[in-house]
Amino acid sequence: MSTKVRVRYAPSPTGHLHIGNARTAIFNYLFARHHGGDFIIRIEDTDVKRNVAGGEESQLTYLKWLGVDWDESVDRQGEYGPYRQTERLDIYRTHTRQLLDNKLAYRCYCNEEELEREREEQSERGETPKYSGKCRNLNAEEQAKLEAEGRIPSVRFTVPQDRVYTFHDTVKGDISFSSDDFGDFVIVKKDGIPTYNYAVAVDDHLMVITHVLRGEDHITNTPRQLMIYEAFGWAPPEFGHMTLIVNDQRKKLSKRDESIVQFIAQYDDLGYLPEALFNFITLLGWSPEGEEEIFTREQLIEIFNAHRLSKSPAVFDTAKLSWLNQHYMKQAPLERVIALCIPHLKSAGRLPEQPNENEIEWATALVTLFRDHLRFGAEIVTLSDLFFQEVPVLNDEVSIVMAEETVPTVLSAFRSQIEAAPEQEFTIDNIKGWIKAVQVATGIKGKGLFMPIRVALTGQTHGPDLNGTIWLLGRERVLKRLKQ
RNA sequence: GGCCCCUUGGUCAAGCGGUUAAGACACCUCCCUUUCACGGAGGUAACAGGGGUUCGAAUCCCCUAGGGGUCACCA
Repeated sequence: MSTKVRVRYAPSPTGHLHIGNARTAIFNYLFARHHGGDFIIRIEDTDVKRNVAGGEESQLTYLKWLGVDWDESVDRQGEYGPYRQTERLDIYRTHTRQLLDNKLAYRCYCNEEELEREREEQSERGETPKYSGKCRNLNAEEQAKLEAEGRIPSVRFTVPQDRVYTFHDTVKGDISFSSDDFGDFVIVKKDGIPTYNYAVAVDDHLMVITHVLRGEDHITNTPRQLMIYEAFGWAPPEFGHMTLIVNDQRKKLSKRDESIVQFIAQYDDLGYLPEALFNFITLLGWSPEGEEEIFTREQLIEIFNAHRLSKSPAVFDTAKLSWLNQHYMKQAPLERVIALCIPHLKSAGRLPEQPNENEIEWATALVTLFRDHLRFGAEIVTLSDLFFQEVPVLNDEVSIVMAEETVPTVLSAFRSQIEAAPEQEFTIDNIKGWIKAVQVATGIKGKGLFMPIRVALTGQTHGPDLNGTIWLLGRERVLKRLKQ
């Protein structure tokens, strides 16, 4: 009988859910669901200083928003809890004692300054900084003396010498490291809290994690974790290291990088659809078989295969995300698109906080007009600028259109049509008829007919359906702009 | 710098010894549309370089170059 697949996503609650973390979570989720296994979320909060209030909640909130659900976590207890590392301190303590007793770890009394100096000296000599092992063979007497000086120890893992650690990476194939490239690393900090590499190995084993899918930046952590598994006599899980998502400079996405929207919360704010984002993230460093790229969550669960994870980094392509989101928006019911746009119309001051029936009707007409242009909700604001700018923008393209000698003829004929009809007859159908009448009267049709009107009213050569635009602009504004 | 990983069009990518080297985004053209979009049909564009192995290499091996990751009592 094969063991049940159990995978985890292990965020540190240091901020909002980031696009890279979301991808790690999604791939682990898809892997678990595809294999009918469990998906666990473990909170890695061992860096107490960096934890931020609300970080944990935000992670879970936006995972849910994306459509990811889990079997065990802080809000959904399973039999392997607790799921917050700072609540597992006793567990680590027991294990550390075992390591210490077996001489597989030792107390280190070096302080920060001493270690810093050591690293500097090594760098100056052109060596790779690595702990010297100074405290490795301290006897009880020496330790007592250092403690009497008031020194507080950390615990270091005794790295075996002259060993090669090899593992088969699901994504990259066989990878080996020489143990001699690693110094004895700290597993328990002076404050008694374990470090990442140690806590991860202990927890992954105790939580019966079978597969670890994580970012490539963790490759060099793997041998350290392997050493810990070995020290305890545990069988390690399978590892797979996914490529990083990079910016257009091909650098690892930095959270300070302003050029790309990186937090899931921001996409929610901008009026993106979660299923579009889910689908898009899935295509970042992974590809399905065949030519189709648009999939529902259920379909992705069905077809996900970790062996199709890419080996080379993926540039975050904002244009493709826009296209995909637009695709999903075109399929979404109109009410949903309107709901995505309304908050932005409000914050732009184009709709009151408590709109009345007429204002809702107006907003509905506006969104309907731009339905096929919208790439995400917030875009309704820039797209609808033409209804709010008093003076239409002029550029070269526009000037060329307006230089045609038939332009004044068309515009004045159109104006006469509108002026001849009272306010209540200003409807989309009538507007259509008036334009037709201008065509009949002047003999001008097509581009020569529509473009001058469009440009005179919007200042742009591109835009939504003209009849609807004119109607939304309203009789008064149309007449005013035609006079200019 | 040491160690590790990566390298197919502008971008994402398929390909896993024999293909006219898919597809998607972007871009361009045309069609539809009395304008604009949407939609549809086409098009431009790639195996980093050099050695091998092989009848045959984008695919296997080696070297070079370039890029990235990592070298914390951060995760």
